[in-house]
Amino acid sequence: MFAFRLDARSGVPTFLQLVSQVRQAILLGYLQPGDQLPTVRQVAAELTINPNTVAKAYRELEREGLAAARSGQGTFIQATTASSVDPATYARLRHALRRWVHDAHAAGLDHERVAAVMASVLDETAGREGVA
Amino acid sequence: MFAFRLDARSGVPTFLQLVSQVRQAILLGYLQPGDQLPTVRQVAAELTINPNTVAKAYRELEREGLAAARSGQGTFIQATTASSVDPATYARLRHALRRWVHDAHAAGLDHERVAAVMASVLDETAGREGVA
Amino acid sequence: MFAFRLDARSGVPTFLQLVSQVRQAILLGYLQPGDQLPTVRQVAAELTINPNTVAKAYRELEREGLAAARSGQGTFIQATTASSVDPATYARLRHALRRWVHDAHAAGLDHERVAAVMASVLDETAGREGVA
Amino acid sequence: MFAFRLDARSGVPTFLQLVSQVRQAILLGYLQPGDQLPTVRQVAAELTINPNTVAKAYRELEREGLAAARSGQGTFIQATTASSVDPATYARLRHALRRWVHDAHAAGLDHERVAAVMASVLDETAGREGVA
DNA sequence: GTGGTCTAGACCACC
DNA sequence: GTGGTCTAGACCACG
Repeated sequence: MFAFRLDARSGVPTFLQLVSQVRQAILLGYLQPGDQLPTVRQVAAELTINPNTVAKAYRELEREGLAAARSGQGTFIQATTASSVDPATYARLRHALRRWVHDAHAAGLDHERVAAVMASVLDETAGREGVA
Repeated sequence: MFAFRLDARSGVPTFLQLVSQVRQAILLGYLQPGDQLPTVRQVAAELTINPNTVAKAYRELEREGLAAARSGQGTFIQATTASSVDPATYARLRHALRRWVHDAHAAGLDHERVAAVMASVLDETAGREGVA
Repeated sequence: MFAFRLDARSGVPTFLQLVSQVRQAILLGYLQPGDQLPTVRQVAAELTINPNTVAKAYRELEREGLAAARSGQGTFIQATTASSVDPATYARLRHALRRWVHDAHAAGLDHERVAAVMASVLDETAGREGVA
Repeated sequence: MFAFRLDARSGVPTFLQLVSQVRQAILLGYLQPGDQLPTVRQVAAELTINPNTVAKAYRELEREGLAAARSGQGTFIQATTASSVDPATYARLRHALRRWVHDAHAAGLDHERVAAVMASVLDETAGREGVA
């Protein structure tokens, strides 16, 4: 269905990590309008976190208009948030980026350094923190 | 000397943002062993945050062995396992990645989507550190 | 549960006194893995110090891997390299040392001098940790 | 003459460490009335600390009546602070305590644990922190 | 003037 | 209710 992952050491609030992952999956077209998110209880059980925390994340997604809860059925991705980018384009870009990462590793950069370069290039092109 | 930037909306604790930026700058070779970080008071004034918050970030860097405070003098980058990656290599990789970002923008991806693709490709190659 | 005590006159930072006492209790087997430390607020109330000071001590213990905070539950002793010294042995040694202290008092040494002798003998056997 | 040692990691203010060591040496009879302390500059050079810090420690010793500065000559232990405990008694007690430490080591206690037992027994006999 | 400690009190994340 | 973050501001140790 959709798998969440958590990084407890990142210092990022748990519920925000969940929200980000859904938002990102929507942006990349992995989650389509109408797709169902795992239930609060499923997520809570899988990640061994408090259901309230999951509920809070879903509430935030609703607030942003990205998802909608249907009482008694679950939470679903909203129609208004389509990706508008061609999946083939994504595939091409991902492929190219994977090659770049491969290059970087070949040049001796470890995962951390690769992330650092990505973050710094991202920062150049916009005023915001990307890969923190 | 060294410029910090903050993203208040990211939900990432301020002191962690500071820590990440120094860590990243060290990884990329922007900060070398012996370099002085701006003083606690300078950073606090520049970002209009509380000196304690900056101090906390610096303490964390010290804990990680990346920096060392010299009372009355300032805080300095430690001689750690240096970068060991050729600056020219970094330049080449950054250049290539910038071209990729340019491509992605040309294909219609906004900044958020670019970040999302980067994060997801990064996640493929290791189990950690997404765009959170 | 576990009782802290403070010596305001010692010049040792409050949070360090707390840290030392927990560390020492672990070494002596008084605190076992899984034991809960009193909550930040309890300690702060009992010693009439600021909760932040207690939190700082607990964070330091966490940093050393001796304790772990569970948000919303409390702070607990970690399963570390346990004491591995027989309680009976401790009892025997404590008993013998108490006799020595008694002797010293009988010989006219006050508490300060007793502490001074202990500290200097300790210093002989290792280059660190005196009565500072 | 008299050798100071510092433990930078202890968190105890430098000048207090110096004061304690002199106080302790007087208590144990190592420093006798009339004995000269090393000059501020000597100590500062030897420990590579700021002369002001040493001066502050000596000022504190003067304030406590333990030492007195003679302008242009140096700082000397005051007559009023004699030990009143027989050196032979000290020797005997030290010897016994060394045997106890030896025993403890033989029983498997490392230096830290030995210190911990000493500290806890000390604490029993008085309301103050000895070996912190 | 530097970093470090402590207090006081607000607010947040999580159980 | 728990711990965590941040602010504000005082005071100390050190150079």
